[in-house]
Amino acid sequence: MKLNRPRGTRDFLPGENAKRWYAESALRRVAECWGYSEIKTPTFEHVELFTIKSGEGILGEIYNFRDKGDREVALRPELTAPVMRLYVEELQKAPKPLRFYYCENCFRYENPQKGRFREFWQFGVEAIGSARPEADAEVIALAVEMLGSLGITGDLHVGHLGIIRHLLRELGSEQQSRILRLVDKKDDKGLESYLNDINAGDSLSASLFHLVGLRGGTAIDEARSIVGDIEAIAQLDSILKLLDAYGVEYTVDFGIARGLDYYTGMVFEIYGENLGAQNQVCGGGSYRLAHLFGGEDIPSTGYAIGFDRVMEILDVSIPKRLTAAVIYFEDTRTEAIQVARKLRKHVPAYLDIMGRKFKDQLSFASASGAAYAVIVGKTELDEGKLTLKNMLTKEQEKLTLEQVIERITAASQQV
RNA sequence: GCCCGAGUAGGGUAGUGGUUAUCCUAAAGGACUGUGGAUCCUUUGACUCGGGUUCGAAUCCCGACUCGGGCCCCA
Repeated sequence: MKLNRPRGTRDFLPGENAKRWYAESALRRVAECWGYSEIKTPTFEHVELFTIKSGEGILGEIYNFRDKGDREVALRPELTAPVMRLYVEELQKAPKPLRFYYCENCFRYENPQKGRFREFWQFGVEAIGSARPEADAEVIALAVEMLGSLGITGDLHVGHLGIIRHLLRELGSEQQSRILRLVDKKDDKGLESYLNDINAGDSLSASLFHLVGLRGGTAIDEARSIVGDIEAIAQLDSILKLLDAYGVEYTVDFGIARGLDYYTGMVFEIYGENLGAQNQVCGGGSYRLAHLFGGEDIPSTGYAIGFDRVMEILDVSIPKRLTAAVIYFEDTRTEAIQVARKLRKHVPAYLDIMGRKFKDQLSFASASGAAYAVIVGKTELDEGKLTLKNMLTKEQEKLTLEQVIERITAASQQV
């Protein structure tokens, strides 16, 4: 019986993996430059960490199981909750703000399709401790710059849940989240009938539909005309001014609700192109979670980049490192090993492990894309030298080991 | 959970009811003793799985699984 990988998982071969490594490094570099530090959390957590804020309903989308100690645990479906758990557990008294980033695999039991897998990677950022517009703007600007470092210019939409929540303040929190969910889905019909069901009133319905349809340059002023001069609008206004200072282009969009209950203020999403139905490459906002995990209430802002979706639209070719094939004979094996050991301090080098004859070693070097063959033979050794062969030009000459290293390192710096 | 499409050696494919399943490529070995990509030869390797129809199924039917795309969902 032939085994294959579980549904919704992927193998990454060297070519693809190199690309992912490149992209991750680029994102990591930007995050570090902005003063964010990497953290890691466990691959699995107690299942309550994920059900506490979202209810038992999410269990259908989670990989959860009972361990041998009869603990109910789950593979993490996302990283915001684990990071906040880490914060509550270890860092509540640390100087604020805390700036963290992570790049980890997450697991969701969902039907795979384009840009959606059961094991997927999120590159995320959380800024903990500030509710100020400066924090929100910084986080958005960082998201844009991260994607920009990969040559991706997405379509950034920014909204603020404080405004819609203000409009709905008379309603219970149950009803509020139901409405936010419908707004997030852009399900106008469902929203209309739900508003009818709860007797929301014509004026509220009209205001709501007007608000969530607002986009672009005049949206803020129009929102102000609907809900008045409230704090949330002033906050969003400040965020936008800061974004202008960051040189970030955005579209104001009051239709963004995010499917999550815990977002409280600013929310944003970035959409990519050519991604089919799953076109959101980044999403986030400001939220309050710490109190749910037994900590003191603290404001945070963060986002997650859908790393796999970024990889779908990323167009780079990774240059291969120059590699040297050390070619030897039956009677020069030990010398060849010494040569390889020295070469490896400077360039990638490998030896034959298939017991191949000279000619077939060369042939493999060629097939595997080695840039150089370093031939360790009796005739060379007698002169204290090696033969360096350039596999592309087919030129070769006898050189000392030091000269060989010099040649190859010089060449690899040109790549 | 639902809908549509697709599954033939490692990769790419031909085969629409009838001998031993086609071809390309790949891999391993050889022709070739210290100079690679060519050529030739040998070898390896497949009908996704399970039922059904039939004298006979890779082929037709049903189901499952996997893949691709979409819906639902997306904390």
